[in-house]
Amino acid sequence: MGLKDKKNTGSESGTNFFERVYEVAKLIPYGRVTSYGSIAKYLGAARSARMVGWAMNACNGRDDVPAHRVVNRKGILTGKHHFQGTNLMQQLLENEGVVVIENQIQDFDIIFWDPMQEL
DNA sequence: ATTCTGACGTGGG
DNA sequence: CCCCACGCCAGAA
Repeated sequence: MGLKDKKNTGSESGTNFFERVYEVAKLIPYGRVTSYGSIAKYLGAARSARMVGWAMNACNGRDDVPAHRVVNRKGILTGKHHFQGTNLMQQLLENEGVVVIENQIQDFDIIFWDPMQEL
């Protein structure tokens, strides 16, 4: 049986991970937010919370991925610097009714959306 | 191959 | 609440 040239065929992990993150991000309801770790955990990569942020980095250019609804566990807009402009991320959130003060989301525990719990 | 960094999370003090 | 150190995985130089 010759199958040796392709190292993968049953387990794909890499590019798909990014798409996974996008899928979950798109599921985030309007006016709600979630954290990188929660998404990572939902995907089964709880230890790769950083990779979620990295995936968001690749989402730069995609308008179908609401990356502005994804913040860190403290509810701070850690990645606002990666958006266009200086406060674009905050603008988008406030546009949805999310109150943001000093890069800190107010009532974060209330508007928090956990994919593990909601899905 | 190695090294460093990064949109994070957790635990201890 | 704050600060510090470690782990973690993927990609770039």
